Amino acid sequence: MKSSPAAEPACGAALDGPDLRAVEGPEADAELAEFAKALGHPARVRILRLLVRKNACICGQIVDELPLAQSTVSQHLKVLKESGLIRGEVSGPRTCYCIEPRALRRLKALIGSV
Amino acid sequence: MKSSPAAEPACGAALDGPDLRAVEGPEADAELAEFAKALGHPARVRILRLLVRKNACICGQIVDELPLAQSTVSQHLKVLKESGLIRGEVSGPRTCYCIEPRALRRLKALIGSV
DNA sequence: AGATTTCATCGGCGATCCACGATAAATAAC
DNA sequence: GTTATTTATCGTGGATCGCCGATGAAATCT
Repeated sequence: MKSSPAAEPACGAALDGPDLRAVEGPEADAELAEFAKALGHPARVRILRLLVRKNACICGQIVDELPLAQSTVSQHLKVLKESGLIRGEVSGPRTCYCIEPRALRRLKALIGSV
Repeated sequence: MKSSPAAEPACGAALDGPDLRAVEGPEADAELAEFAKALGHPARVRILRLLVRKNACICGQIVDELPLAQSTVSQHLKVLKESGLIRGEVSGPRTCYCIEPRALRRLKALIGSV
């Protein structure tokens, strides 16, 4: 499989160099708290995992996977988007969501630092 | 330094083998969400870092480090304790808090799995 | 144009969070 | 026994969350 870094182009993940920001200090604490709050609900953890596995996902598919109303799922998606962990791209009447690999790596670095 | 696994006995961290629980699935999602919610506030991130650095800490010392009322800090400590990430041990009129390494490792494993 | 599909947003309800001061409980010190 | 110290808990107010149905906005289909 060569485990290619990105099987598909997904939505439009930005190209990325190494992360320069500090991993501790008040800034980093607030950043980590922000990420953590976004992950502080099982549905959002689930969504994030879905997006990691499938690389990209139409909103409707996500709604189908969760036992929640469409509006509720949309709210959760908004929270994740505002945290920077995912990105949403409108394409026609649909919206395609995908993870933001840079943010996810940043989260892991922050967690790794505590 | 030999980098001993535990420089001090700290509060009373339980001895621990490898973690057997699954790292994904509904169970794990709820577990991760629980941890994340506990870390979803800068003050709690700060407290966790304090405890990691100092290995153990009296409540009063933590209060001194934060720009919050004593009662508020006590609430945050309670949240962290209920999440399992830290442990508190009463010793005389004081309470000594320390991290629960097993839970912290578990959190890192869960984050690493997404 | 009109109808349909897809998603975001609004409004509302109950629950939870965050902050604080005040008070209680437990131990230590005198 | 009294007083001080240290921490937990209570009560409260304002903010935010989580959920839903209903509505709105935008593109597609017929």
